[in-house]
Amino acid sequence: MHSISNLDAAFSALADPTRRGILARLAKGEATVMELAAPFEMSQPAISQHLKVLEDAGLVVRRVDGTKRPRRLAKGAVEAIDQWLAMLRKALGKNYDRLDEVLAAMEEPKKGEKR
Amino acid sequence: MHSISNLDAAFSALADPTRRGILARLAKGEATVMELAAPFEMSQPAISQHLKVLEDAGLVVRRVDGTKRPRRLAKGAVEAIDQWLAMLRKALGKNYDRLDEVLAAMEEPKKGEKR
DNA sequence: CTTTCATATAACCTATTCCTTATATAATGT
DNA sequence: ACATTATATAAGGAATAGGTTATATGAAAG
Repeated sequence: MHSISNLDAAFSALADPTRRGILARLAKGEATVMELAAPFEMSQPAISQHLKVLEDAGLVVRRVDGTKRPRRLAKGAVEAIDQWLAMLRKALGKNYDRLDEVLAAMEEPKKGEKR
Repeated sequence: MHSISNLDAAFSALADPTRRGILARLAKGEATVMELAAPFEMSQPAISQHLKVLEDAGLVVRRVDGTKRPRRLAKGAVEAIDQWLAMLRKALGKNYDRLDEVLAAMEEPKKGEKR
C-alpha cells in the first residue's frame, strides 16, 4: 500500500530469517537457486519467491548461465540502509567507534581467499 | 548456523515508514506519544501500536513521567543490525575485488561444478 | 523430437500486519 | 468526586506475507 522508498523493501526483505540466510550464503559467493535452497526445509518455489523479494529490494542480482540463474549480492540497497542507520547511530552517541573492533573481529582469515 | 534472533523484530520494525519517522523524531530527543503522533495522519492508538513494535524490537525505551510515557532511542538493536550488515558489507567488498575473476570464470568452458 | 533439469509462475490457504473505532486505565486538575 | 489528559488495549477488517502443490517455460542432453 505505501511504497515511499526502497528502504521499505530493503528492511522488509532483511526481516525474514530465510532471506538473511540466503544473503549470508551469497556473501560466500555466487550460487544457483538449487544451491541456495539446499540448506532450507522448504520448497524450491518458496526460495524463488524469496529471491524475487531480495531482487526487488535491490539486494541481489541475477545472471544467466544456460538454464541456471545464479545470484550474487548487490550493494545498492545496503548503501541506502547504511545511510539511514547512520542517522540513528549519530543520535545514539559516539560509542560507535567500537564498530571498527567488531569489523576487525569478523576478519577471520579464510586461507587463500585473498583478492 | 544462524539463529533466529531479535534481528527479525528489528529489521521488521524498520520496514515501516511510520516507524522510521518515529525513530527519526526520537533521534532529536525524547518525546511523548502525542508529540510523536502529531506529524502523522493516523490515530493515537495506531502510534501506540507502532511504539509497541519498536519497543519489542529493542529500538526504543519508555520512561514514566506522571501520566506521560516519553520514549527515547535504545541502542541495543541498532548494534545488532550493524553487526549483521557488517557481514554483508564485507562480502560486497570482497566480491567486488574478485569481480574480474568471476567475469573470467563465466567465459570458461564447463569443468565440473562446485558442490 | 522427447526427456530432463533449473527455475518461474499460478492458484490457493492461513497467519500476520496495520489500520480503524470503542473502551479501559491511570494520573492530574478542579 | 468528577472531568480531563495521556496512553493502552480490545475487537474487527482489508491487505499483505509466506508457505504449499501443480504447472509452465526454456535450455540441455539423449
